[in-house]
Amino acid sequence: MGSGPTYRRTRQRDAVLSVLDRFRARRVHPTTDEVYVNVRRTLPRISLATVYRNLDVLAAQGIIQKLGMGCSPVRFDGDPSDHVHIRCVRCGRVDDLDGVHVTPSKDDATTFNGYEVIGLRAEFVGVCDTCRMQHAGKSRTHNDAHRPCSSGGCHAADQGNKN
Amino acid sequence: MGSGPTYRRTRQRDAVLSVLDRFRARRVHPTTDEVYVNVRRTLPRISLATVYRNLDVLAAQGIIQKLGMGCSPVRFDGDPSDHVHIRCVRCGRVDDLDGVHVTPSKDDATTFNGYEVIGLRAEFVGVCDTCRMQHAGKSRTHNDAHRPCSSGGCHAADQGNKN
DNA sequence: ATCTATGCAAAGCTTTTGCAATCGT
DNA sequence: ACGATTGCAAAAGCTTTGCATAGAT
Repeated sequence: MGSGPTYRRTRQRDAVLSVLDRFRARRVHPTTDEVYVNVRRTLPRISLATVYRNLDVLAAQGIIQKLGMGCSPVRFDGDPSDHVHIRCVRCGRVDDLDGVHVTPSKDDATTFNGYEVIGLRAEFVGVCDTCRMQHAGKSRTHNDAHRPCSSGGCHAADQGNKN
Repeated sequence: MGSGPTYRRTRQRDAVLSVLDRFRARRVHPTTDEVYVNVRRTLPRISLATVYRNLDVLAAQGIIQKLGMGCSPVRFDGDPSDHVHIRCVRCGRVDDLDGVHVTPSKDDATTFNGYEVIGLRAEFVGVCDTCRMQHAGKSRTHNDAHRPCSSGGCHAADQGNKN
């Protein structure tokens, strides 16, 4: 079928990947904007749109991973390998979860309900230590910008306080 | 801790839930806008903001489920029980997956990496029959409005066509 | 030469919010 | 009464797109 475009190597693409690699070393999963801010240090004239485009291209190539599961903003992982993440519902932070494996895996099925299976997206949700430390209750401090999951609980969230 | 507000019963809330129930019977997982359009048939003057607010309230109560995993727009499930979904990366459609269970489950862990675990969000991604039928290649027809997962593959997507 | 990539600005889409009025308990 | 809820309109946030130019192969 469609073989797609022939990707080219550009300074911008290299710079984006390089930033992703640096984040990867710290096991941090940045948002597009965080990547943008960092790339700017090398290429001050790069545009945000270019960062968006390059992150998508790199993800399409399987060189990096787009963590699209949570609510926006999307985050990326420089490590394309199959591993489980956990996301903080308060601040949006994402961490790797070592030693946790989910079954069935994306390879255990090729069709379901008429769907041709591509993969499984799984991540745990919780509250990170940093957020837990800051008054369990109100404040939503250390990263207020990224509202992780609207207001109402996402998915199989809390429940409990029926009334 | 905070016991939260005392929810009240309103015509709008009832109507939203009733629409969700109807979708549930068909095992369809609507977007906020689809709920809005439907509720309008009963309450023509209801506002979109009210629908957003009510869907969140109902999800916070655990009466319905907010499927926040995929990319926007968010979809809802009138069935609050814990079950696995599969989402079409082409059109965004979501279906229930009977008989599939994911382990570990959200109850298998209470802490990870300093996180206090709330739950696990897991869903398969694939291409639905409808989309597969329409030229495997280009068209993105039957529900073009909802761009499911940006352009680049989400998560552990395709891979393969490295170059 | 051809087709991909870039920058910029504008637009798009989903979702949230401020506020005054209204409704539920 | 008290506080939750509603409508409306505006704003916000993230992401995509059109277009002319520059760049890669």
